[in-house]
Amino acid sequence: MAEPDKLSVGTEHQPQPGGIAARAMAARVERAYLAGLNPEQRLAVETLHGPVLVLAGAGTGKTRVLTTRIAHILSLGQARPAEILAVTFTNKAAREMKERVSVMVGETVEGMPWLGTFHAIGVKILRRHAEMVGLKPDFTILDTDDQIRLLKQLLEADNIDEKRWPARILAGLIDGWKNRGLTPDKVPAGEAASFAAGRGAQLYAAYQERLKVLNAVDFGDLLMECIKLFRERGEVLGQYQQRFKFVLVDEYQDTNVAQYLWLRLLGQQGGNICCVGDDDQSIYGWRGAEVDNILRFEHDFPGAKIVRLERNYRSTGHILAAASHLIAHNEGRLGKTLRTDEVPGEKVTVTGVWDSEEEARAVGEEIEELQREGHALNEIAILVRASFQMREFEDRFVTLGLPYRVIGGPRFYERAEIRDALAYLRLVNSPADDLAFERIINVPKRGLGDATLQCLHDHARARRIPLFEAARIIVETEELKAKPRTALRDLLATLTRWSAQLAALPHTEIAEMVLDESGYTEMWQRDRSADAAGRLENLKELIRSMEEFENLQGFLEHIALVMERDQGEDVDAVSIMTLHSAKGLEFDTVFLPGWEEGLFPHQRALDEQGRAGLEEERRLAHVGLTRARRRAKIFFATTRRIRGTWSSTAPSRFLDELPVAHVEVTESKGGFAGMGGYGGYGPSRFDDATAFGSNYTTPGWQRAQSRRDRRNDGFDEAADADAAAPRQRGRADRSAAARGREARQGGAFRSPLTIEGELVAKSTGTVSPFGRGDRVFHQKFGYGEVTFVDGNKLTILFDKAGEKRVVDSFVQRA
DNA sequence: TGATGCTGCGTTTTT
DNA sequence: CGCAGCATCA
Repeated sequence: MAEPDKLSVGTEHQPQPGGIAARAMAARVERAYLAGLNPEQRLAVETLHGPVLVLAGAGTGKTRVLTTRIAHILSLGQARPAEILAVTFTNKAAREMKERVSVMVGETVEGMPWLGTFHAIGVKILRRHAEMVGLKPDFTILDTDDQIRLLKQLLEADNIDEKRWPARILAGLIDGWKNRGLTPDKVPAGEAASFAAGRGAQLYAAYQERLKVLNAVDFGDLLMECIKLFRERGEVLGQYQQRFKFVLVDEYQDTNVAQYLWLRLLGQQGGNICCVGDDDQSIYGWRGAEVDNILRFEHDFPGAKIVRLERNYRSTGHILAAASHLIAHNEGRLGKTLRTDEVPGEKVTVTGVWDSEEEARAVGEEIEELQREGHALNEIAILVRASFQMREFEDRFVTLGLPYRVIGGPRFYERAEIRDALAYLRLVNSPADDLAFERIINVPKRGLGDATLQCLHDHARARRIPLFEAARIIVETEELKAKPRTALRDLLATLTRWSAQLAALPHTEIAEMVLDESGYTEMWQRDRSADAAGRLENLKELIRSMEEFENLQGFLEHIALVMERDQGEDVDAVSIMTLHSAKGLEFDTVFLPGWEEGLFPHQRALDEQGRAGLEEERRLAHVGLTRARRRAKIFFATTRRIRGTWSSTAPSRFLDELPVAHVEVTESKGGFAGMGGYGGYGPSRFDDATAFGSNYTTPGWQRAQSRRDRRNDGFDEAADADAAAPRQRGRADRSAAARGREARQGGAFRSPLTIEGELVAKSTGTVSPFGRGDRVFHQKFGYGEVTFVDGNKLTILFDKAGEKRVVDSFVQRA
């Protein structure tokens, strides 16, 4: 094995690195990065040759091993950065790895061109050899929405009843086939028959053909077309096999069949492939991940070494014991025993509550208590099984004025406004982009509806020309009525004008011009719904992100894969997310609500996947618990409203699978009694209120910060940034002890009101600046009317969201 | 083209 | 029960 004896190893492969001094330095650097590793990690890092599977339990330093391994390869001179293929699933993971490697290796090493997501690397390869698979190098990448629209057209053309056979189901099937590496001719007959009376595979084939005509690929194709390329063009495959001296794979348990095939093709030759994963964290079976890939590793890569990382550096003893004991109930696993040197710490708590409302209240209470003890909200997370559970928490936190952020939801580039904007830009860049053309032809509304589009389609199809070309012709005829004809002519002229400017102006300016002159920005400016402001902000963000690219072309080539919305972690707030999106994260305190049969494990997982489903749910529970560093708090409700009707629920079987010695069953602090239930807390909290002085760590200050940041979107931040300093805290004029908490909240919230500028003076008083009948705007609920004022708490009847009680600093005048 | 009413559905999500 | 997506009507 390559012990730190790099001289002998190095001289073989490496171009002479320099004199003795350089080597001495390299040796010192190397010692530094290897020093902190435990023996297993070190083994995983230093076993460079041959296939290696690193079974890395939660919190055992998986990313560290991967990044150190790269650093090691580089510093031994075994490969140059461009000769290492390192794949991840998410852009985030790729980014983090890049950062950590560059920190370790030093800034002198140029970036690693082949470190990225499966898809990003797939695109890169595909663009180089596009012609070989029937594409042009500037092919577009379709998102799910485009995909479905395309399939809709195919179904229509085939006279298939779209209600019986929805396009999105077909899209799902095709995705699934691609995940499994199946081309249309390889789809099992039974499955192909299941859609549209046996026409499934035929539609899949038609779809692929259509994609080629449009010079487009979907996400699945990024891998499928690569595989096809590698299989058909041995010389191309050979070229890459030779290039990649080392292959590293993150989250191997999440790979699907296509990814596996892709990896095997690329990694076979050199055989230096290192996969890191944890079968106990495989939670994406439902979207094609094959746990089998990891279970079969030794078989697939003969001579593989397996390294287990079992030392957990994240969680305290009780938490780790609970998680380990729980996951031991799974049968289909390779098996690991996590251990820690940490103190036992706090036991995992299990709290029964009456319903979801009480659950949210109890969690809110505990968070406020943690907050009072000085814990940062950033270190607290609520992990739910299904996103509908989030609402209750959001409602409660809005009422409390407790800052939170929801992680997940639609991705940045999936948002309508971003896709619209991109469609405009795509069209300016290449007028033949029919999907883009269709998308924006009537956005904003210009009176070009279905009839016009139909007409364009007919012409385009008949003459086999793009819609844009068809439009040019039609505008010169009498076919369309005067109004749409003029509108269409205008649109064409504008598009042409923009395209003409492409060479002359910087691409960001083009983008601004396009969004402005198309009336698109204006459309959202006029929109009065709650999220319009956010959409405009997203558009700005889009243009900002364009600056990183050289030109429009370059931007468009990458954007579909790289765009991510940043989550603003600079604000101190509780995170709310699903268990799935929590994978890979960690928090001091983790709340795990909703541990009830039917919800968690989810009924559907049980019904549809049987024991495999149950095991995946259990892995999800394991993921949830292992996110916690110091506190894991589980809740279950006795009653839950499911689809409108209340039903009583049984505690999750997972609760019975927790080890009694490491769990503490607690009473709900919210209390079953409902309204009066704050009993024990009122007075002490009230007293505490005065303790919240004006230092910068108080909840109030943090909320002011969060408030300020949230507004940081083109209103008037400069003026009020300073004014948002903590001004006045807890008010002592509330006599009811039970109200103490609210009073404190109110006081804490006073300061952000200065944002309104003219309210600086008033804002220090106890009376809300809002009155009955005021029209207000709220970030989440949109527009509404104040119906009742109680100090700083407003009851507002929202136009869309109904009646809510909200702390006044969360709203502004409409 | 917008508004209204009806039907159907209701877990998790990256690229 | 509540919402989204669709169809139909004014």
